[in-house]
Amino acid sequence: MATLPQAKSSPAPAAKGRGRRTTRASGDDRERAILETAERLLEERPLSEISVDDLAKGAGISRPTFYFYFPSKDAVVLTIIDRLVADAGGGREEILARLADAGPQAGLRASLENLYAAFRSRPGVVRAGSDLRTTNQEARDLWAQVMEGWVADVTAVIEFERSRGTAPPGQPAREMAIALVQMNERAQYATLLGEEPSLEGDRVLDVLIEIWLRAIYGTAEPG
Amino acid sequence: MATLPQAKSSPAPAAKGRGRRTTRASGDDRERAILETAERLLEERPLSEISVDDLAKGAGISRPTFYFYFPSKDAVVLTIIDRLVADAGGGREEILARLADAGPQAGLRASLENLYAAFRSRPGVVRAGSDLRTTNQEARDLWAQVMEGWVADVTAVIEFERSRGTAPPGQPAREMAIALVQMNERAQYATLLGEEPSLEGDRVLDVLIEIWLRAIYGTAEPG
DNA sequence: GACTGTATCAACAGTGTGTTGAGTAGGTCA
DNA sequence: TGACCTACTCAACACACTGTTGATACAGTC
Repeated sequence: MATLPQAKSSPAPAAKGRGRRTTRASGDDRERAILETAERLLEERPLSEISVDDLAKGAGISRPTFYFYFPSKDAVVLTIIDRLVADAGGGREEILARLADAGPQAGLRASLENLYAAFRSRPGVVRAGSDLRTTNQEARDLWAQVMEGWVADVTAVIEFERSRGTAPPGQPAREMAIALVQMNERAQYATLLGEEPSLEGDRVLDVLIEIWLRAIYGTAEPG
Repeated sequence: MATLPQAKSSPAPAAKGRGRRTTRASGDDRERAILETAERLLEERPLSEISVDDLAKGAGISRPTFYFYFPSKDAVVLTIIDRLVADAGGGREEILARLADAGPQAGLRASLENLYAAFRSRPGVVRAGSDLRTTNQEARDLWAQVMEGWVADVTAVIEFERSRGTAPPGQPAREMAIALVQMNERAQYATLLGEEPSLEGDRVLDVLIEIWLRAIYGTAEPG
């Protein structure tokens, strides 16, 4: 992948006012207990139906004590999402390399599969993150940054393939990339949460990949 | 359009327990005032930052009186959305017909343009509808029904084009349709709300249409 | 002119959030 | 040892919001 322009790939920033107010102590256990309680409850019911008291009770502390560890319910979820996103973005560079080595078909599948796998195991957390975006600016910013990273990667791939002559020209690469990444976001989210209509879990990648390949490598000559 | 199988196209159902508890009276004004207040406020700030009291005040009544007209804040938004969706779906049959007459390129553009136009003027309402889906089952059902209608239409078009031989075979038509419709939903929503990254308002249709045409009519021979 | 249905709201009950202020318990250094 | 700091804890409070009750006013009938 030496030839493929490297997209800016900064790791998630160390969440500013998030975690505890001060640092260090045996209360690390409590903090972990809160996070674990949140993860567990989020697989049971949506964030809007989980109160700070639920999280506190689950961690064996009172509500005011909860506020010693986190400034709000949202902050807990953002901490969880930060980690999930870091996991999902982990293999990004190797993946990008594999994309060039293995060829577009296999490379694309590997990339999207990797991504999908990271979220599939915790649909509740994904839903919570999505919900948060509607009320929380920090959640929007975090997700925007993630999307931007993927868009940059895909843009680079499309431009590279076009410059090699393996992909035909068309709408600007970045714009194609934005639409394709958005399609994946929406389709995979719907599948994960079993929305109706949505693609079946074992079909979603096949379908998305066909659209990606046709959008990038195909030309349309409708007759 | 006689040859194109007609997708089930039921109009939005007459919202059950929504509107007023009982009927008729001069209080129609009040009901309208509440709806107008909601539409106005939603263009200013998100639903989560609008209280029942805001709506009541805006309509010149007290909070309990609000509950005489609507069972909840959500019900107001759902009423607004119902109408918006009815507007957007209005021209559906003519559009389908035009699609077959004008050919895929122009027909598709006309369809998507029509749809986009219906929502463009009230981004606040669109956002509210999207927000509602996270907490409100009725909102989810309503949107699912709308999506299902579009998916059915697009599926029919794809199958028709494939049977005519103008579109090549590929992944099942319905699955392609789902992914494409989801892409539009997400991309247009992002554009409408000015998310980052998103497509510019004057670019979104060009880009989406290219992807639709390539996905439906193109084949991918990467290499 | 008693009756019925529309329309209205003060006052209440309940559930959630985030804050205050008063503490306890352990370590550290004089 | 005891004064002192810092991590940690929570009962009680102050708010903001939702949804309900019960009383009331006011129209139109019959």
